[in-house]
Amino acid sequence: MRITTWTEYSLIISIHLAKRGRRGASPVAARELAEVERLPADYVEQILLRLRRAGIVESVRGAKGGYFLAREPGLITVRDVMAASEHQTFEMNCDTHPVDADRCSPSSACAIRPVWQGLQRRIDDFLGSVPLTELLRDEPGPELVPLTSSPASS
Amino acid sequence: MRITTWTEYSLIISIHLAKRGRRGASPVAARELAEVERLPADYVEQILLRLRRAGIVESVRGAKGGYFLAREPGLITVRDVMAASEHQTFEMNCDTHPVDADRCSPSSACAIRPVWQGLQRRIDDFLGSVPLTELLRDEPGPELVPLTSSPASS
DNA sequence: CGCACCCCGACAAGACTGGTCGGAATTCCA
DNA sequence: TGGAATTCCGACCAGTCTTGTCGGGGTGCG
Repeated sequence: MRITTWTEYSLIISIHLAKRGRRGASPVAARELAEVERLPADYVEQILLRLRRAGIVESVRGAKGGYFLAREPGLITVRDVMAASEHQTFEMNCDTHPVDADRCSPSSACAIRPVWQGLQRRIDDFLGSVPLTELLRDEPGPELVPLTSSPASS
Repeated sequence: MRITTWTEYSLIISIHLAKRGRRGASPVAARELAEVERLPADYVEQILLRLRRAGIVESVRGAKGGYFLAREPGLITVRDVMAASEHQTFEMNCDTHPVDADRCSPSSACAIRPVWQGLQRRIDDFLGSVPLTELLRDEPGPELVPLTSSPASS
């Protein structure tokens, strides 16, 4: 299980846009953003397309056009960005890659499904709790504080 | 982000073995297990191979041979099974698919890495908290109890 | 000895990832 | 009015991963 470059690049792009001014300031061209962040330009364009369709960023067409965040960075979470760039955060096998029609039908008593549901909830809760603002101060990031090893008792 | 059939089948297989007796009982042949669970036989064999190498199951060769769980089902977690079948639970991009040597070097101050580290910990904690025994009683599964929506404050 | 079974590497079709390309539409500016 | 800059968008493509299959070799029971 891993994060693809879709999400990784989307985050880099979103953070970049969060740093460059807000709505008022001039929009950032995809090309320029890609150069500064040293990412493949054409790919960045594709990604911005997805982010726009998901409502994470907005765009201005024509010369002097470009992109900017659609909302305040504090109101956009990593979960939002990931859900925009991939089609979801955590894909539920039972729905999209069912092992077996019988076994995976929502009515059947599958012993495994609750595990994936629980996992999905954990992932969404966590990613949904990290706003972009959390990523603007470079070093610390979200809770690398003590937090030794509580036994996952929720 | 999703779970592959490697893990899904591994769980089905592990649960099956947990239900069929323990060390004392006669081992279960891969072929038979595959038939009962309606999984592709050759594939099941591949998976059992991985599970054995990871120490989740043990095997008996020759006629009347087969597989059985290496440990008590209570001592094997979903995390163990997933780590055995895929090579890890959650792959850290920074290590295996670095965006950029500079950006992703462990010494550089990457704003994103802590998010993935936090996510990894959440995933491992949760999956590590679900033993196979939890999956033997079919219906309920792990905590589909109330648990409405605590704001991911760990 | 023969059968049942595990062991193991190679192969392969299809999907997904990580991009690239070419061109159309829109807007600014001289 | 005519570029030039820029977004918009679908098509394409190479490489990797997923999901298996196949064939043969080892091993032990009867």
